[in-house]
Amino acid sequence: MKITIADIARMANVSKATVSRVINNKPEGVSKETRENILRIIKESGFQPSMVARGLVTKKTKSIGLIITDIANSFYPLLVRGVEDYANKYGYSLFLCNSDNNPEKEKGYINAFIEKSVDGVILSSSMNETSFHYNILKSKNIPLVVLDRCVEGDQYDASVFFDNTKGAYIAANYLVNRGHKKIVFISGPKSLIISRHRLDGYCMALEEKNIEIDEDIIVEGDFQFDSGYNRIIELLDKGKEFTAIFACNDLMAIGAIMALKSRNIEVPKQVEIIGFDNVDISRYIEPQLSTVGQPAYEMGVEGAKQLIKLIEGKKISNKDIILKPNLVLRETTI
Amino acid sequence: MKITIADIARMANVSKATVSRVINNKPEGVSKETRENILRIIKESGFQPSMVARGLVTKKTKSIGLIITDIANSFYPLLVRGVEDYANKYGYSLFLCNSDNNPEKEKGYINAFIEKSVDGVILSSSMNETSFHYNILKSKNIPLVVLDRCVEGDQYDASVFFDNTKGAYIAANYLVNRGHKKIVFISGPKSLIISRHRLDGYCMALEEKNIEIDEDIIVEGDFQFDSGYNRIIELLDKGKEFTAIFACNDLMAIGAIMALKSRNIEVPKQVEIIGFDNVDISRYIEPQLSTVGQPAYEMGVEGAKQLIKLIEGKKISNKDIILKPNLVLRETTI
DNA sequence: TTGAAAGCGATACCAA
DNA sequence: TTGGTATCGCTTTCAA
Repeated sequence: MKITIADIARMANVSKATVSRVINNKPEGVSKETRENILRIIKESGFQPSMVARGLVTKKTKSIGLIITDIANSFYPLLVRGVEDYANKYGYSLFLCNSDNNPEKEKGYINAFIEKSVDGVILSSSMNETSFHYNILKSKNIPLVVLDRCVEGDQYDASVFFDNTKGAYIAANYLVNRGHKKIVFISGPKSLIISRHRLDGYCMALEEKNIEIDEDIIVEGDFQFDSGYNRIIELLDKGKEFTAIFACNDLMAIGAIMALKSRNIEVPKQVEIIGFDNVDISRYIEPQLSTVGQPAYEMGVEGAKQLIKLIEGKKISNKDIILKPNLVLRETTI
Repeated sequence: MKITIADIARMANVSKATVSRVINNKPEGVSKETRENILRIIKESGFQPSMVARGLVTKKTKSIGLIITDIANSFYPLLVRGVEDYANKYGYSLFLCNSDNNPEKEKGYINAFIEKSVDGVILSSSMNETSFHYNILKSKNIPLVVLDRCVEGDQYDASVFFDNTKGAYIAANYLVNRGHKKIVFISGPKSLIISRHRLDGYCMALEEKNIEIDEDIIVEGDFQFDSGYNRIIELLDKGKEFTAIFACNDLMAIGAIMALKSRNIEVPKQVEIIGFDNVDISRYIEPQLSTVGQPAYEMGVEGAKQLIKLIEGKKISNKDIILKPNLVLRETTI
């Protein structure tokens, strides 16, 4: 039998209203003695107020929804950790969902969030367009923070982005400054905005030094190990020449390393490589991967911070937070 | 303005009860026309029933709580994915929490789950003892499924375990059959039950072949990369002889490989190594790590399956599911 | 400082 | 096939 506020009220010989004041820490409206007495009874009885009953009247559930594409994708665990840590600190629970880049699934999750009356949602969308979600959430007064991906003119209440263009730029720039002229670019799926941004950064760095952009060594992967491996094997088989590789994520970079190794090409002596993400694995492979660090944990924290401000009606100083990349030089570069 | 069941009732010229019947798909009690009419109005108005109001009366929230130690720990993402996939299929949302092996944090999360009236909880506990949680959850009628870790005599409604003893046994047995007599055992924290189980498996394999157990080469790590690295360096510095290593997780095994490499000891030619977990990384390092596969995704799925059966009052055929290990032989063994 | 009562948005029982 | 109404556990006026 669950024990309710009415039970506590009866046991303490007061009204429900008084008990309510106590469990909500209302400073006034209840004498010291009654408060202490009620507190004691609550403790002894192990009473815990029901958030669902409370939620029905306050319209707050102290829970937030987070949609990512796939927690098994190495970039996300830290991001999720960042969100969870911050949310927990402020008393919020986190609903976690994996969209698998499937817009239908994503919509389903947004609907579930609405039905469950989450206080806010954080979305690392698989769609390049969040206006649809924004509008439906808006109509229910649920704030939306988008992470990581987006397009100009998109709609949301706040965002945390990573400066992808700059990230690619500093990597390519490093390579260019080392004297490389033939730098393979292994892109993510071209349909993604971030892929375009990173390509921009790559091109910027080359153009700055008047290096011709060779379309033949700009190839498309899918962020998986195998695509990095295969693209490099293909280039090698076609006899394309190159002395450096910039891959749009670490997994593809590692695939590239393996491809090179299988052809007895030495890294970094013959080919230098830089990846993107700074995933855990990159420290454990050999040679250790140089990469562009994406502060995933920080992104999670900042996202949660933005969202909770929005939920609690506080002003957010800047709607769009842009996180800076950092180049982590290890052993695949000289 | 949120639209409620009362609004729909008014618009359809029926009572709330009728609308309720429709949104809950009650087969009888409403004529075809009224049903269709109500459905149409619901669609047009974009009405979505509030789970919190519903939860107040039904005592079901269609959400479950999951506590793991740390999502950033490479074993968990797949586990979580398994839970989420299965839960989602049955309409449940998942609260994710990271306990960091901190019993106080764990209790805090359990309390939050109770306040939020989750329908059930899945726990991969940091404590070797779940009775405390079990009792408090029991009193609120919330089923508990424990994963991965436990001790005999512990209390829970169902469990999914991995046969750790057998896992360690098949690894050690493989090594023993290859002729090794000096096999280093890198344990996890000794305070953990799984560490003891794995040590048991290791000892069983050696004893079966009458190989003496040398306490000097049984060392304790903390599941982190560095501990694997350091323990091996220490053994090397002490001049201990060994020809194989069995590490209680992949990260420590990889640390061991790196330690060996730093001393120019060849793997697997001079020392063979087997890890535990079959984490993603193990395929990307060189040489690729041989390891004992823990079916993390399957564990998540089975856990969710057990829990949902419990929640929905279905009989569970066996309270304790034991998942079998599989030896994944790659390049650190011959 | 305290209490009585209305109301949040659904479900569910009992009548009609 | 329908509707009226009590109810779930809490918050929140308003009055005492």
